[in-house]
Amino acid sequence: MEKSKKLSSNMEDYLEVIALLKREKSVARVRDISRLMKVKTPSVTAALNTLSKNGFVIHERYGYVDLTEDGEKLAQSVQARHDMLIKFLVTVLKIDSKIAAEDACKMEHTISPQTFQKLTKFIEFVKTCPDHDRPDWLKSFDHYFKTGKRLRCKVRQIKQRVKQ
Amino acid sequence: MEKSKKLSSNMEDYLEVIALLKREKSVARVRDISRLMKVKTPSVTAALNTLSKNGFVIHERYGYVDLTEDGEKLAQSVQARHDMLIKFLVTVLKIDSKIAAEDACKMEHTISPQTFQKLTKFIEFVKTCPDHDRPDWLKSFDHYFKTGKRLRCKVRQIKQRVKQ
DNA sequence: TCTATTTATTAGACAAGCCTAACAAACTTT
DNA sequence: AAAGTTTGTTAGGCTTGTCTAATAAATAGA
Repeated sequence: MEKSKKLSSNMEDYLEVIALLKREKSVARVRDISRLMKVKTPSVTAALNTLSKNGFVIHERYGYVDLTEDGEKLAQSVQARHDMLIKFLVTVLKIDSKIAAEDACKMEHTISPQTFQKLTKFIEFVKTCPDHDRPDWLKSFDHYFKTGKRLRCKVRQIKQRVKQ
Repeated sequence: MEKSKKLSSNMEDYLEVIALLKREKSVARVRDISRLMKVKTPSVTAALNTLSKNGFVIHERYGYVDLTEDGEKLAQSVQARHDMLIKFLVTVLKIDSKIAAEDACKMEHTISPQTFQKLTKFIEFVKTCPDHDRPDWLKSFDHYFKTGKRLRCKVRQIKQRVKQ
């Protein structure tokens, strides 16, 4: 168990899957990891060796797999990026959820903290807008996307009406 | 020269750099590619072999490097994703341009066509808003991001004023 | 409890991409 | 045009992450 280093996308994926299994089935086993990751079991064994060498998992031969504190933390942060990206793609951009999931799975490994933070706030901003469902401007984007035509900004229309 | 296949992120990067060099300096040479990609020249030679085997570049020993039609097309599409991402990150989210560039370089290889299209339209939507600089709602996001506080939606404020 | 099945590990191969060292071709410069 | 410099290639090695085949441990069933 050495000092924690930066992990590759691949290794981050393993951590994510392990965390998911622990959450869903309370334990993570090589077989299940291999199924979720769509790799053969020897690849999992190899990955676990790397991960435990770097201090992210605890794994004794033929035993269950567990996350260290560092592993837990990293898995959570990847998961957070994943969830945020899905939410952004689905609720703001209205991307099909299947495609959104695929995009999120890749982007979660590359997005910068700054962009993560901005997007998080952006979603929050959209969600807390005092409108019924989506904010008006976002509805107006939906319309623009579908038709290519701009509705005149409501603000303007109203301002003009007020002036008259 | 075989049939065109899907390329790795790495190979897409090589194509991008080759296209850039052709544009800027009218020819692409191994040395320049190696400098821009921050790899040693033998890595470039190897990459060029792969790329030409897959029909994306034309390259004869000790000669200049050129893109095939497929190579050109792919390079352009990667470039388009890159530029769009930068624009989105910088103009919509106001991410620092250096970080935006880093994010874009990674995401350009993974983003789906659907998300690309949506974001493209989103930027267009923002840019064509009949406001001075950024649309009001986006300014209101800027404020929300900075202060954590929501300005009441202008639409609402005005509607209320109209009612009074 | 002892055998059969499932699960995990080891050993060894392979592909992608990178590297260094050594060599070869091509320019440059006088 | 010969010498030196720059540029490109080849050969061979390393790492990451995958695979298959063989083996070993653990579990389940009769």
